[in-house]
Amino acid sequence: MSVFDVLKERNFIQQMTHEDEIKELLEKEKVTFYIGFDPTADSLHVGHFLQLMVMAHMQRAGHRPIALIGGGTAMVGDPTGKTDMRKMLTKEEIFHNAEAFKRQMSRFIDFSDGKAILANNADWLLNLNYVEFLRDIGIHFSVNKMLTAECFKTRLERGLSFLEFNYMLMQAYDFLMLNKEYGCVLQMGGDDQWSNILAGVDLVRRKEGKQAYGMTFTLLTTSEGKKMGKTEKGAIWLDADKTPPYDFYQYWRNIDDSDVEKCLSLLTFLPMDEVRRLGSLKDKEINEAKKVLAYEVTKLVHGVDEAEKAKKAAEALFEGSGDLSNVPTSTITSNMLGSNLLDVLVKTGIIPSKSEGRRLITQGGLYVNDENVKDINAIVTEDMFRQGYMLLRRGKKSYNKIILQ
RNA sequence: GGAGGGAUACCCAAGUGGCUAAAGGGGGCAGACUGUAAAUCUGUUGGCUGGUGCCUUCGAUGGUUCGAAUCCAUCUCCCUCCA
Repeated sequence: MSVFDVLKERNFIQQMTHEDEIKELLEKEKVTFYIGFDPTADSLHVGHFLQLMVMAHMQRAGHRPIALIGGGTAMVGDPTGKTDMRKMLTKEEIFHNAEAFKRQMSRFIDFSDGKAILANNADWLLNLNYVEFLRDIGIHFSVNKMLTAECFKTRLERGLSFLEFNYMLMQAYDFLMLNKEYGCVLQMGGDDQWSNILAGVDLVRRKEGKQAYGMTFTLLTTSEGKKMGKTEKGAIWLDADKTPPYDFYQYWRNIDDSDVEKCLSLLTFLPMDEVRRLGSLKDKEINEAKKVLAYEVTKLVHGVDEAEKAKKAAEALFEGSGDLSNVPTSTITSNMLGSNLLDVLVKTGIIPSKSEGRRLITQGGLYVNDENVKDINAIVTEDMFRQGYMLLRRGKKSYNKIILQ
């Protein structure tokens, strides 16, 4: 089974420039392809993870990925899918983010022995000469045509700066450079990148007279069409400091029933037979599938050890298996005994303010060692700590362990 | 460059001198129901305070007033039309 069929079966593929040629190419040759990542934050997130999965599938099949870090394009900012221009990042921020991206990517892609290439478009974009670029590249772009691109449509209503308008040219230029430098013939990306990818394919054809290809894959959205991987607290990050593995695991454990099969297919390497079996489970049974999903994705992103810990913690808290050693933990010192419980919780960052804590207690949502706290003025006492810790619960499923030191 | 319109809490949006910590909706949080799901229903949603109350907040700064999100001045940003 070729990687083309794998991607197809797992429902990655959304659009392609030349379906038959791409299929044949991927079956017969070792293809150098690229996916771009703009370093607009200091960690990759779940959306990027989907792209990394594609890269991994492709690499397993013997193709050569180029992970292109958009150190240059991030200076401009991709207007796609945004209703407003986002705040401009400084060179320093972008550089710092790019370094973080590099570190994280090497966990998913094997960059050894030239099996994959890590490039940064800052290397060629930052030193471009304006007039030369216009004459050389700009000549091939029709503004009329660009304006019809879906990615600019919404922005034409709200306002689009000339800066951002140029993003498409830069991304097209990237493809051209990678084609010349590494023989890269295929650009992949999220479906929102379709028009940018087409621009690159066109440019390679015009400048080099060579055929290039583009493919987009499914955006990771929930069944309600919202971007997946976002919570009220912000994005789900791949960085363990920004999203602890326990929280990461819980995110997937609590995914909608209707999204389970999709996620298993896109975000794990489980065989499709198994994916389909798990996805077809009904009612309570589907919780088994969610556990598998949470474990597998956490394993890929944070490693086996962290996945095991997150799983054990979940079992302890929700299934009473007793081993609480991996539950998210805060520490207090014994001089805090006798303090107001809410003060302690604010201090440890478990609740954001005392008002919110009071509200929580008033509404019956706070538990110490599974006992409902009814008194707003509850005091922290030593007998709350059994075997050195207290188990705190907010609402149904948010747990913290507090250790007395 | 000229004319006009706008900026309100996490988001959308009402409010044009005191009754406004600020309607309504969305989102969030909590409760009920459940399967750590969804849908539904109920409550809640600036901070401090046991409660009374106090403090900060309606783009920014300064002013008028007993009293300002609301009136005035200056500034910043956004939008529309004309050039």
